[in-house]
Amino acid sequence: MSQPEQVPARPTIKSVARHAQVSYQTVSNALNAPERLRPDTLTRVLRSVEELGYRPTQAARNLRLQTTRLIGFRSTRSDGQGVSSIESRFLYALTSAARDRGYGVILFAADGDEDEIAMFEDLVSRGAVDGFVLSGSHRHDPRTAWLAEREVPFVSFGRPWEKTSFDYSWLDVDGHAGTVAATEHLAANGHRRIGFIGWPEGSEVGDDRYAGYLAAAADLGLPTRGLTVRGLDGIGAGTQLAAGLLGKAHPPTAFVCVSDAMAVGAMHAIEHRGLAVGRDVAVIGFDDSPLATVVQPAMSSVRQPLESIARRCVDLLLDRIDDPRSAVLTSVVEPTVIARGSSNPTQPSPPDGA
Amino acid sequence: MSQPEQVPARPTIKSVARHAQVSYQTVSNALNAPERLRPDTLTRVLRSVEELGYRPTQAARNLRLQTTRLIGFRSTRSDGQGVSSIESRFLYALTSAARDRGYGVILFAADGDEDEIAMFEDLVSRGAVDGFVLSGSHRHDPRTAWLAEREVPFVSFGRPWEKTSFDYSWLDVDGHAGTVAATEHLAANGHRRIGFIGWPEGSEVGDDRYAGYLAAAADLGLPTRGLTVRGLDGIGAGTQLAAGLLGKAHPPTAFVCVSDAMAVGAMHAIEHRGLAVGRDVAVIGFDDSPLATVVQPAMSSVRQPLESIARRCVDLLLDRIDDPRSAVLTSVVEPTVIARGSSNPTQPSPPDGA
DNA sequence: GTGTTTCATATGAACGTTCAAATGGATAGA
DNA sequence: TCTATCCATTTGAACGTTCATATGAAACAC
Repeated sequence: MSQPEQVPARPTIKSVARHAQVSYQTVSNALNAPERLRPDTLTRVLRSVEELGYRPTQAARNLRLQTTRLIGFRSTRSDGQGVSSIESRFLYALTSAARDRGYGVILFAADGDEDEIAMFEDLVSRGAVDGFVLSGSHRHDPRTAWLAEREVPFVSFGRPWEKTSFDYSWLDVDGHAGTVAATEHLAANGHRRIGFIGWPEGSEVGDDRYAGYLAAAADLGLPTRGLTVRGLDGIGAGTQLAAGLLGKAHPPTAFVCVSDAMAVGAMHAIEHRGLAVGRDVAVIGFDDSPLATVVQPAMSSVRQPLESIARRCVDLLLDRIDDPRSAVLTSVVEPTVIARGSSNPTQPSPPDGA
Repeated sequence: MSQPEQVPARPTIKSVARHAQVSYQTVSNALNAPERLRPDTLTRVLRSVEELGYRPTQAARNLRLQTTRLIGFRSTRSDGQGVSSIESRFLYALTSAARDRGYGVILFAADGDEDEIAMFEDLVSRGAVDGFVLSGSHRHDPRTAWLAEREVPFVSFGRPWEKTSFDYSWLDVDGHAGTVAATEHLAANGHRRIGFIGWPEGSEVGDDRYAGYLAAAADLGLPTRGLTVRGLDGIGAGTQLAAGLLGKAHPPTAFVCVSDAMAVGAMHAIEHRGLAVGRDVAVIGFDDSPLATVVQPAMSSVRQPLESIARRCVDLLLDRIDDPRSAVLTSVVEPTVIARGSSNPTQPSPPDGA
């Protein structure tokens, strides 16, 4: 009654061979070593490939080549924690970059380090991935040791925060340079009293960004005494911390903030005092999350070049996959200031006044 | 000089067989059809499996079984658009759900529909995935037709917004029911004049949510005239729209908002008038994005049950993969109100007053 | 015209599985 | 004791590739 085959079966290398009147190994050569074929047979085979829409079956290549062309990456439960959204952007960039090199990204869900290692174990033992891109490095991170010990290729987006007995490739954003650039940006717009709203001491990333602010201020001869406050991340916290500074005798005229959420909070505090964000008091956030463009005026922020980081992560990882003895490379890339209304003295003018 | 092999090669079914003194096919049987083995050989084989840490190589299974146990999902460039972050949560849930059924999620980057279809083409022709989970359905969506035509298994998270000549399985969140619940929640807390802050007419999702508000208000006998405003998404827009309503002669005492960004904006407007969010004017957002918990007071929101949606997406997709003739199922799931400070008359009390 | 080289193409084998079918030893029935 | 039945295990084959090697025809030198 019903047709047995509506959709034609996917062509194999043999059906192409039959179509082109050659042996199937010749088709393989046409694709993998075209210089071996006589030009006329090459075009004939290639036309058959085209005509039948043939693409080598992934599973068969994988088996033969002992590779998967797949990169593992952890999907985090970002449940309510922060408005990072950095992950989403990085993931897109990573996937694009991998694809450009002929690789795919396979995602796995993991809750903590142990959970993630269990996933490593699973994927590696099944030979389901060629390597991993790690993110969210932190102190006492057991993941790198586990992978290094088993000689599983990996690259970390996020520097090691402590000495390890082994080396591995990593990339990171220079948070220090980011707050330096942010502070310089505000100073270039004429601000002398620049405040800092940060996270409590103890977080690797937060301390790094704080240090950058301090260094830039010292370099520029700007005061920092009584101009820095720190607290847990959040819009509400940012409002309170900024309000505290604004209520002082000599309030800052600009804020460098450790995160976009803090910066949005600072913007509220400024508006709450009847001041205009950008004109009266400048604000700059960090991460350039979607938050930055959803507020009014749009918020300046320090943007991590996730696209190029992702690309370099893939490059480094593939180097290691191709040759496990390849050199270990590490690099710190500088984020850039994205200037928007929240740090412009006047809305329409460009942000490069002296 | 250097050791030839630091890490032992991954065990294959044959090395297990040698270790357990059986043929390698018996090892396969032990794993896939244990009832065929005599109990003592079964335990012996299983112990060898355990001891060597053997796991069947994915590529070999894939080739033999003509399957990949991989689900394709598009990674979107959420660049600066909105604070959705829904995607991130869904992705985690999808990955978990897939894994529980023995599947992995492979990500691909695509910018628009055509780009995504090109990725379908690529992945399908290489036999790299067993099926797809779609998201972000919209009017004139060419993706479903493409997949349906080629009989590629797929499920859509997001209903079809127009009639199609073919059927497919989909799941969606009932935005209508969400705003109904939000409105009822506010009414239950004693509010009679409930405003609505929405998106401009024309967006499928926005109109659906607006209709829910209207229906609930009508049902409860509440006024809506002069209480609804609409504008493009954003915190700033929310502030302006809410300020407009609050400035009226008979302002609303509560806001149902089409998104969390709008709701955060409304909270600002309320505070700006010197009123207390929650006590004086209640606010409820939609999506329960990270934004909701990053503000002060924490914001009530309508939460999409992404975890169960992801699970059901996987279930439906695997049904179709297992049997392409399996029934087409569609279902609309109801989101739930997450009550927090922004809609509580008094901070510490539970949100169930009359 | 025979022997050697060269190049294009074909043959054989392997990657690690799973499934269908064959084998062989034990048990039961005559 | 011989054949039939059963069950545990083994044998054979296949999934679709790619790589190493063998073949054979044409081209060249002698």
